[in-house]
Amino acid sequence: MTDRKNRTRQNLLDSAAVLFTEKGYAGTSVAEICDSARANIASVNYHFGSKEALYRSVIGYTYDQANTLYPLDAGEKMSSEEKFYCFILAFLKRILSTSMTGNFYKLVAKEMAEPTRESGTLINEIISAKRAKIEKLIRDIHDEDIDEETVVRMTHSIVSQCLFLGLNEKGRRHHLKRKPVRFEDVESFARHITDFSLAGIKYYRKFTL
Amino acid sequence: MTDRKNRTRQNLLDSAAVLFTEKGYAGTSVAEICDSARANIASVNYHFGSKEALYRSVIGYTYDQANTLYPLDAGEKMSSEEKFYCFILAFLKRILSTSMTGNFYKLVAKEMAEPTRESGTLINEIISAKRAKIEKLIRDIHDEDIDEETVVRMTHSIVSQCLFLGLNEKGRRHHLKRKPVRFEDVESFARHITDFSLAGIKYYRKFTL
Amino acid sequence: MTDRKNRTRQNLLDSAAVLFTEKGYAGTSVAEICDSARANIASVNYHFGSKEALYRSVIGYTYDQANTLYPLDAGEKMSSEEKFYCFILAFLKRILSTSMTGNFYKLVAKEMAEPTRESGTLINEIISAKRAKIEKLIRDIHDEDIDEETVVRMTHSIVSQCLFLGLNEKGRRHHLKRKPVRFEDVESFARHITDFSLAGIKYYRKFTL
Amino acid sequence: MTDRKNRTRQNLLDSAAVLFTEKGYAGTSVAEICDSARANIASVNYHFGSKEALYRSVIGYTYDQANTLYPLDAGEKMSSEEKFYCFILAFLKRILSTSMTGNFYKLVAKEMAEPTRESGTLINEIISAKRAKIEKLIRDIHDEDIDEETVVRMTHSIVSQCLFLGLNEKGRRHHLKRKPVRFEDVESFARHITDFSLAGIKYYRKFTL
DNA sequence: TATGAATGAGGTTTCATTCAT
DNA sequence: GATGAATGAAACCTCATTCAT
Repeated sequence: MTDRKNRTRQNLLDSAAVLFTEKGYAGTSVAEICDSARANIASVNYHFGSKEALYRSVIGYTYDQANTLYPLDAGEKMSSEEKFYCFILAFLKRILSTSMTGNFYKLVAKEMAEPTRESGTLINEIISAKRAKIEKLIRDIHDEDIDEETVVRMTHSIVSQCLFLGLNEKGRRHHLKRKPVRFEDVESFARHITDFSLAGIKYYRKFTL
Repeated sequence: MTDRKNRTRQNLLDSAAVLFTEKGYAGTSVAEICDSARANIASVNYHFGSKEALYRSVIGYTYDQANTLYPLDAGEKMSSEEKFYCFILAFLKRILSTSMTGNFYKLVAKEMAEPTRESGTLINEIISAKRAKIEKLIRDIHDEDIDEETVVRMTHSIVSQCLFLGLNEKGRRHHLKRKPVRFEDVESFARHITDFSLAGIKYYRKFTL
Repeated sequence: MTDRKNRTRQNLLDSAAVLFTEKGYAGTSVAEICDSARANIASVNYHFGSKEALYRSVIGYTYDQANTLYPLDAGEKMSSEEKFYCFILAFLKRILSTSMTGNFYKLVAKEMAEPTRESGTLINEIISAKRAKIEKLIRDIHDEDIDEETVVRMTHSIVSQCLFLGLNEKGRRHHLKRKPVRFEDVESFARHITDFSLAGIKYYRKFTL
Repeated sequence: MTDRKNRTRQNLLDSAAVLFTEKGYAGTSVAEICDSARANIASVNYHFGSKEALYRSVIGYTYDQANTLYPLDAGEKMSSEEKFYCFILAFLKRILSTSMTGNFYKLVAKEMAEPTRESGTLINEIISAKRAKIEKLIRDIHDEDIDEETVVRMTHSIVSQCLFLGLNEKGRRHHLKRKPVRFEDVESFARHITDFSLAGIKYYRKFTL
């Protein structure tokens, strides 16, 4: 009984995660989600109360999945630069993952392109936490006093290189006629972003010396 | 005559540009656009044929405006690195511009997050052209043989740092509680992206030497 | 359960059958149908998907009713001429019936005057089957070799005398100020068409003898 | 000036005649007519006052054309049966004519299938006159006292064989997959209807003798 | 006089939600 | 507890007509 109930609920969550990721909140209808989940048209409201509430649940659900599958915390014994690489790698894995139903970071990218008031503050907090981590990594690598503004800008440079991949997948297929970056390339791509960005970070040392 | 004649059409274009940029295609209703343009609900279909066609017109219109206001071609006498800076600066000016009604590159970013079949191939072509320009600049700066794949990745790194600002403006306000990068900061931010990226580009020289 | 369940659907079908028959496809609005069925404006799309699909359903529904109420197949033991009369009588009963909600053959006549792409191939098939039956009756009565073209023309003469009554009912009221042929007259009118047409059919015998 | 004015008016009339004949009153839009006539969208109301009034003009215009091109009155010296044949022939020529822009009798058939209140009484009168002619021909041929009701029924049989061809052209193409009766066949088809119907008419003599 | 712009009414359809069982 | 039916609001679009020049 509870099993069945949860199955429908779970199907809705899975279908909605995929559809919201692909077509956005406004572009996805409740009927579509229910069809995809082989559930009754009334089931979204029954299980979640509203489309909005379902969306919020999807945000939380995909975030949990991302955390479970690709934990971001690196080992303690690494050097700063190794930690940086590990962080980028884990971040890219989350973004490029195809095994997750839906994809939290693609939803984040969408939210950045077009915020829905429905997403609430959850995404805010999560992104702020990530930025803080990157800022700390930058300071560790830089190893010198460095002004707040510069760190913010470098964080932007790094975050954008990563999150942009979240937008790109479909957009590229549509607009650029290029193969999107695929999960198989994740390590080599993480290597690129790490090297490219480390060079940039270190560049600023000159001036602050 | 022509002034009066196309007043409504122009108002619709201006209002739609702003609203599509702010709220996306699916999130903006024809009624909203007409209200904002103080035009009759039927006027979109009279002047453009459909909401889709209006959207396409907005894409073309904002692109023309961007080209007129901030031409991307730099002077010939500059060094490669100066040209790179000029390109980034002009690109950022377009992205951060608030004077344009609507903003082509914010629409591009939105399209990347959530393609509408309505945008057709126009955006494809424009973005491809921009990427080609950046690839050429990279090759000029690098000054050595460099493999295709590496150039593509560096182009990604540079494009993403720029275009991400298009997403960020509203997204930041919503999600990050930080002041967005403002047009006043454009030169200093272009400087940052230039320096950060040049360091990255040059980093690859080591290996190819 | 099923009774209640499909009440609205059935009401829509009944109302639509009457209205489409009276005013044609283009001349009938969904709102009108829903008003007449005391149903919500959205119910047509809920139950049938679209106005077009409702129209197709009405075609099928009225056809089924016609078949159920007035089967065309005559007894086996009759003479050819008796069979012919029985066929005409049943055909006229269908056309002149007022008890059916809507009337399949009036819709057929309308479709012939102004085809809607919506009717699809259903009407095609049904009419072809009826013509084939009449052609067979003609050959049985004629009892001699008779060329294809002549049979086709006689079939036209017979079919038109019958189906024309489908157009006439309202048209006559409007244009001719004459009482339409009524269901009460059906036997006597079938007698007329039979006699008139049998004379015509037999007339051709002279030449083929 | 007047020439130009009349040209637009005439173009509208021609285009409307064709479109109303093909697609019916409700199925034809004013914009469509103006496009087809290469005239301004406002020109229908300018020249005719309204779509309704244009329709009435089309009825009158196509009727005049039919009368001019194929006069119905046969020579005086003919026998009754020859007159009958001539009448049917001229009637069919009108119905099957493709040289007329639009076609009065196809509009009549449409009106019978689906009267528009716009057609007024003109069609009524015209059709009544035709029926009267046929009734007279029948009485001449029959040459005996014959009751009113029988004449009416025979008139129906004859009129329907003819006018049904007006419906059939498009309807057949759509629904019957048969070549419609073409203008080239008109004489042979008129011969068929004449012979078929004369046999029917004469059949009634037996009983009234 | 003739026309392109503009309009208001009404068309079909979509959609998230609620109802009744 | 779960569902198919039903709904009201609002979406996009069409259309005959009118307006302003």
